[in-house]
Amino acid sequence: MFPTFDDCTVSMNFRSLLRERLTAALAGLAPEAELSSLAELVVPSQDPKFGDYQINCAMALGKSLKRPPREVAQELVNRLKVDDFCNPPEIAGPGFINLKLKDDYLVGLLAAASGDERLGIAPVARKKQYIVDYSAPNVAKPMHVGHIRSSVIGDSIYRTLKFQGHNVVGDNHIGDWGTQFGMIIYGFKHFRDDAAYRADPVAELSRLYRLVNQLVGYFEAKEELPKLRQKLEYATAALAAAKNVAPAGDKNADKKNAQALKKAESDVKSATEAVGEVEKKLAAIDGDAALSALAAKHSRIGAASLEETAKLHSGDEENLKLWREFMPPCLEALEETYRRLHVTFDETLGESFYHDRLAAVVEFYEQKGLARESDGALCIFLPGQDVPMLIRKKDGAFLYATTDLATIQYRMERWKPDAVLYVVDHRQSLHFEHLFAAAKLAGYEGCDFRHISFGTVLGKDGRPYKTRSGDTVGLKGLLDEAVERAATIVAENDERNPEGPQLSADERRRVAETVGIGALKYADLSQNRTSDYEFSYDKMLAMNGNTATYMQYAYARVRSIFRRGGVDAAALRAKNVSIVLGTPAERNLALGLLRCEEAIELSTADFRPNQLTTYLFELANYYSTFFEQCPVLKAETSELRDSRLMLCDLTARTIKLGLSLLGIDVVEQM
RNA sequence: GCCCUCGUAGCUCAGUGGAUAGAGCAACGGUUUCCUAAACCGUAGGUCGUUGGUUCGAUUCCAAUCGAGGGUACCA
Repeated sequence: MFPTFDDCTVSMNFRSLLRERLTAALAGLAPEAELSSLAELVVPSQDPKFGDYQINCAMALGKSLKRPPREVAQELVNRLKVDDFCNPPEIAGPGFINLKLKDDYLVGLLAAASGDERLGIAPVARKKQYIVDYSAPNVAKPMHVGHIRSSVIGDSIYRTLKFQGHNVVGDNHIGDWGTQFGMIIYGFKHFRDDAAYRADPVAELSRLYRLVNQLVGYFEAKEELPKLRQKLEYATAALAAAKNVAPAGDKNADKKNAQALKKAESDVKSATEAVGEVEKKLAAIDGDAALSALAAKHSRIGAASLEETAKLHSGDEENLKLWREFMPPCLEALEETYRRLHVTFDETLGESFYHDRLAAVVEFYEQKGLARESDGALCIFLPGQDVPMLIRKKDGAFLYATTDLATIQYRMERWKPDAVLYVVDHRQSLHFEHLFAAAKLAGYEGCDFRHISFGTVLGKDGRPYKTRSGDTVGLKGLLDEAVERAATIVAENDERNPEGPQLSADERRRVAETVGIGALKYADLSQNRTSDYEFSYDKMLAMNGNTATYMQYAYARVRSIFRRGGVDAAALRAKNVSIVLGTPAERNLALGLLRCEEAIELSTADFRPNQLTTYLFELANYYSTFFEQCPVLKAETSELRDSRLMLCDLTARTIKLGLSLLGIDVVEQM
């Protein structure tokens, strides 16, 4: 009943299939060297009236062959063999070739997808070994809003690559060995509240960290303030001078003066802000008698904390014992958040894991002549970089660059990866430029090191997202708030149901958790990762627009049909139903379903999960339209009913699969 | 100073060198005896910061420029 397919045509990746056919058609017509770049010019059509796909290479080819593009297009069409799955191609405009896929071909693919666990999506032909480095919180500090993006984007990339059939190692490179631990140890030795520590060790350690950090910051601020004030003074003087410059009458000179004035103004502004910030830090301690007393007693706290870190690193028994005691509860606290977020790792190899390897790494670079001393520090000078990468401080301590080099060495030895992806915010791009260049110097040219950078989460004011008092927003509170708001919405909607409430209190809670967490993750993933984005609970939980909630709702509506109709999806799939694409709504949905593989491919091509969310949003839109226009349970005939049920089932499974690649769950009812 | 990122509708943001640049919100208008209206359909809204260049074709690539943000030697 379905057309039979040879190996080449059993593919829902229309774009790559069309590329193959186009390449064959181009052979002999275009120069060998240009074949692949010309074949790239197969793209989905933007407007349905131009068909499903279009071939755009006739214009370019016409130019190079010095022939009218429409004539070239006609010749291409004559040579192009696509009649097994496309309607006859049409030539339009200057030489566009428009293609429309045959309905019976789509129907055959849908049937095949329905019988497949992977919905017909083929694993990649060439498997690669990937390492994805993501999340990487500091163990000493509670996770905050800044950790969402790395965790969520990294996890999604991990899941998607894995689904494509690659070998992937997800590694959480936690900060468990740095100066923060020295602060905690110092705090524990001097300020601990034993009862609080017994009751909730993580909360107490976090309090100690914040306290020590505040005191250290206080003394730093005290030292900095005169310098900053002087800077402000200079800036103010420079501004006054710039204002006094008389118009030169010369266009270039005036422009220069105007620029100088602007620069002086912004210098004054930033200096004022810097002074204000430092004064605020000082006032917080000076205005508090208890804190002032502590500060007076611990005036060496900065240096002393560093000493505690150094002692830890050099194997001091007491500090090592404390470190071993602190780690498990801290890791468990992280785990709790990851469980809630559904973020997982294969490895959690933190900074401490590489401690023993640092000296050898430094030695390696030194002996190869790749690193040399400068101002007492050991530096790697890289071509084209005016700032060196420091791998050993003048006091002999190692830096995070050192750890990262050791990490590369370890990963190369253990996994021999084809690519290592670092999901880290864009502010560290210089560090990664250095790191990757240094890795190449060490001989790791074959590996594709990539900084998967992302932008900042902003508040409504366009500044990094903070609480009203200016503190960073804790991740746990963020999750709680999202779930709480979701709970309110779930309850409201359930109460409003004309047939009366459908959900038990327990079900409501579970739905709220899934919807709330999903909303938060999706809001992050649906942004182009490179840009900053404005955080908004209302937007992320909206029922309209590109949100997880909208997708989950589409899914729940499908499941509702099966529930109402008493239809067993598995039995339906086994039934050999013939799908009919009688209306545009049905055909659009069908084509959308079959584009999943393309969307996945697009999202891993440049590691941008938002390509996948865009696809899912389109798919859910097609479904909503279908849902409005095409009655399923009350279809005119039982054949049409089954056909539509098949489309519904495939929609639910595709949405579920797509969301799972984003690390987001679905609910049967909401 | 140098380096990086960004600038698209009133707002928040998508956009793969291709035809008439999209979505959501906000505004305006319509749809419910019908499987979840938490929905759907429609109208209006644009100098893709500016100026050049490359190209058959540029929001997309290159250069300059204006504006915003970030980074820039011993924190991570």
